[in-house]
Amino acid sequence: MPKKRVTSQDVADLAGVSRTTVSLVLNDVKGFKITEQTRQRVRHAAEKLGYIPNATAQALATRRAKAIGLVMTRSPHHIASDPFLPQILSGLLEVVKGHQFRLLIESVEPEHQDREYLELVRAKHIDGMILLTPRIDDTALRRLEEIDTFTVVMGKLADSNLYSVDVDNQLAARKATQYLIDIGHTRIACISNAPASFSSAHERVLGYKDALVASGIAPEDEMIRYADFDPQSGFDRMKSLFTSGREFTAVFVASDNVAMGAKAALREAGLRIPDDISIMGFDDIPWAQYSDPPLTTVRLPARELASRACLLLLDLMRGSDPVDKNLVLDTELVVRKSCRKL
Amino acid sequence: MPKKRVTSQDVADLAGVSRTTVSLVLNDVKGFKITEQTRQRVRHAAEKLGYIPNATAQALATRRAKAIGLVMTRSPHHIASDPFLPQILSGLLEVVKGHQFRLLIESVEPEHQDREYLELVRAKHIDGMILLTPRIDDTALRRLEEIDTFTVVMGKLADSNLYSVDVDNQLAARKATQYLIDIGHTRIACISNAPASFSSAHERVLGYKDALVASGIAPEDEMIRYADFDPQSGFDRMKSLFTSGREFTAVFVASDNVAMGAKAALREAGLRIPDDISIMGFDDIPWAQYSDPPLTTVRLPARELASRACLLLLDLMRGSDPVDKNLVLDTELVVRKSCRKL
DNA sequence: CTACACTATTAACACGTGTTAGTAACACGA
DNA sequence: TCGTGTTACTAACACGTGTTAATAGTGTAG
Repeated sequence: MPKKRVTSQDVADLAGVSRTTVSLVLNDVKGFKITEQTRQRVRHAAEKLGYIPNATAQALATRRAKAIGLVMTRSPHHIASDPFLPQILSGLLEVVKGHQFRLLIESVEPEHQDREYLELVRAKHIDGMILLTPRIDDTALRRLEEIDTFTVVMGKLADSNLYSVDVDNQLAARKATQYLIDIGHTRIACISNAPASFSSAHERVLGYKDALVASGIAPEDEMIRYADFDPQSGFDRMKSLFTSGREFTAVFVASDNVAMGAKAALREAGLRIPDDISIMGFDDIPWAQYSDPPLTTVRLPARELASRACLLLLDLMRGSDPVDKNLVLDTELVVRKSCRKL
Repeated sequence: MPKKRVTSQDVADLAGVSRTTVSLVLNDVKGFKITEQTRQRVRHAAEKLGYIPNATAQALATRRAKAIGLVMTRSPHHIASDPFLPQILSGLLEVVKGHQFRLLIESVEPEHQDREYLELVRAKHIDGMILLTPRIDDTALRRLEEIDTFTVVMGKLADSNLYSVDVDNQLAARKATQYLIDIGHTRIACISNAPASFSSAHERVLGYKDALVASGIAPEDEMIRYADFDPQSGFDRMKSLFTSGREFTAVFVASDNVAMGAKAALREAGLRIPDDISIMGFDDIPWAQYSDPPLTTVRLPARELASRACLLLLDLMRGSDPVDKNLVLDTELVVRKSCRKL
């Protein structure tokens, strides 16, 4: 019942040549003279037997797995509610498939980071890795720089010389906040996307403050909250803003996902968007435009971010030395209906 | 600079034993008597050298990759907008990690299915696979039954004897529709989640019809539309329902994601939810409860579906023969605010 | 002293491929 | 005849592990 495994030896036997020749022909190795006739024979034999090379053996022999890993340093809960994952995966898959690579997904628990990074790489199941939204304080990450492994970070890591692909979070947040100011708002609250230890959260708040300061408005820490990725935390932080006693006519929520929860809190408080309060999002997740009202937000090119990271990684592994270690993609303000002119 | 690779031979040398002994000790192979003393020596040596076995070589020797594949037969576009992917991944990762397996993501283009399935399996990069929402007419899938590979389908495949994990889509849709009837609706439209060739879409429409018939209401094909997974298609189908000239007081949308678009269309038409039209969703994606109004829907246990599929697959590979080939998980009606009592 | 069992360990092979060094076969000019 | 290339291959090793059959070493009964 279990079909006999077809090896290159079988192909060689059928074609009446050596196993070496089979390898040379099928891999189209240059620098070897092989008759067109025998080439045909080998290809025919391979076709007839339905020969599919054993990828594991190839990996062992060539010392490259032809696979890259997407490594996430998050809890299962956060993975489950990450609205970007599908886009990122889509971007990665497309590139990876085009280059005949495989994609491995790995999540490392914050506790075991030290060991897990090493195992992943040294076990040689992957040739390189793409690191997703690492924490600023990720010490284990530092060690990666000492390891001879190709790594591209999605999201920037301060003081690191790893390759990275990211948007300019600070500038994007600044532009978003500036827009609110431009249409007349001066009392603007802020809910960031994640705890301040995450670089993206930190930078977005900085951009928010930049815009305020540039217009002569003094930022107040009491009007800033740090959410925790998911809608529920947005709901909670918004209520927390209410109870702070501060007045505001607009709120910049540095994550559409978090904004979903924030909006629910506004609704619960009987406030209307944008009539009573304007809300500015960040990310432009697929549901933002179908929200009620359609959410004004900053488009984060998630898919392209992923595919560019992947291309960069492949370049790196191919031996080339890309000029810009830190690739920065553009964001775009997407004006919809959730912000009102004052 | 590139650190010398540490092999089991190095460990053996340092410990003063043979490579075989190293393997026996580190893998804790039973049936061999080895002094506790040498065990210690080997473990110490391994620790000191930071020995991490080469997974590829292990895979080749043991003939199992210790990896499973998540295989999706979808276009990149549909992957990017799939709201379940994060939950599924989360469920899979949790189980996979617990069993020291790796997770490989693969998407196969509908055109090349025949060959790709085979390559995936025969190349032996994975020991088994989980198939996501296959199409009813997927002929290549049929061949999998002939191959000696462990496969678990998420979503049911008619007339197949592959193992599967799914919910009872028909029953769930019936209960959802029944709820609408129970609160007084009789003119109920339906927008399914996907083209009819997808089993889940087909079954959900059947359930919808079941409920109508059971209450003496004649289903009309003019009140049924088939969407295409994403919000945009929901938007389009809802407008299509308007132009059909049929009147309805409620609509059952067999996908929350599609419902997002449908709601936008209702809004554009100046209809209020649930005052003018009640809307029932399906899936309970994370954003459903933060929608305005919070969406009444049917909870699909996506994460559990994934983890159960994974557990089933692991059982299968371990050689056990599970009693129920087709596991069916329960759904639950989640009543929120998008449906009004007539 | 011999035969035998038992213990702790290892030599040797297998897994399926890529790749380098080498070799027969043949032609060709001197 | 001999040396020199050239062509078209192939034998043999490497990759790093798991696993089986065998082997020294040691006590024990006959």
